[in-house]
Amino acid sequence: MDLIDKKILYLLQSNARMSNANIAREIKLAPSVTLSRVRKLEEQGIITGYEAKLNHHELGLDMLAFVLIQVTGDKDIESLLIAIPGVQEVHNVAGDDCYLIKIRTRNTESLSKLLKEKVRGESISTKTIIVLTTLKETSKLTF
Amino acid sequence: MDLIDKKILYLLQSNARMSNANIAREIKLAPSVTLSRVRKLEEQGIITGYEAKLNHHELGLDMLAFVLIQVTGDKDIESLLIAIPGVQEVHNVAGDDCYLIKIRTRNTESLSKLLKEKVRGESISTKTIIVLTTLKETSKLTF
DNA sequence: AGTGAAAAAATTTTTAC
DNA sequence: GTAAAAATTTTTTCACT
Repeated sequence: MDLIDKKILYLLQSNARMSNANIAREIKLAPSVTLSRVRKLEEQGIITGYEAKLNHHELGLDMLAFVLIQVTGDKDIESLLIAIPGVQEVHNVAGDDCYLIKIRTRNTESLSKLLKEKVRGESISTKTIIVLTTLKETSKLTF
Repeated sequence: MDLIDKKILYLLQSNARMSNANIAREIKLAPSVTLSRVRKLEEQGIITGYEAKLNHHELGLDMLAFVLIQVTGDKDIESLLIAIPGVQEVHNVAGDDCYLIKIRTRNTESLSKLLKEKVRGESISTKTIIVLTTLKETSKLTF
């Protein structure tokens, strides 16, 4: 990983569909070398994938919430949480056997229905944090 | 937005660098029509961008935390939070004038330093949720 | 909104340095 | 490691249904 690789990662984080030729122009290297560097970053697992980002509002998903879920040690809630449509993130967090999930739904009603039907039965307690507005949301890493 | 558009969005969410020719093959339409559909989805703002996903561990960013920040009504902390390197998300959440940020750092030390230097001075209180393990993390939307 | 073909551009592969 | 050239594939445009 040198400075050129870091430049490539920066470019692909900004626009994953940038053509290899354009990346080559930006980093001032031949297209063939550029391509082999990108392939190497993929093979090494430094680049793990490329995702299109969609507009939630346009797709009718206006509700975003984070939910802290407390469970007893013996409950296996993980596979259940992961499988819920709308759940974008599932984290195991420190303290009190807690999970933190990030969930996107159509509205408050669909969120409440989902929590009631799929989560409450498996947990001791849930604490829901409703997002009013999002000011920044990216998976970009600065390093 | 018909079923074909939804299929395109599904494919590009899974692999943003999939070639137009391959998308065309998957949805069984001519490349020219496929391209115009993708362009339309971009122009309509349904596709907002394409991001490469990187391996945090490989880049030395092993720490992930969510921080709830309580501020007084008159403080403008938003632009400050957005500008912090490592802050991937900033949300304004319901209740108690709170912000929720998602932040990635090298270790606990760099997290604590960052909170002390950049956040604490501007806020009434902070509550940090440390992530131990991440079981799911995607921006993919199901609709 | 779709097809198919042709032109332009990009990618992959080979080759040599 | 680098660069250049050839072969292949993809992207893009256009005339037409």
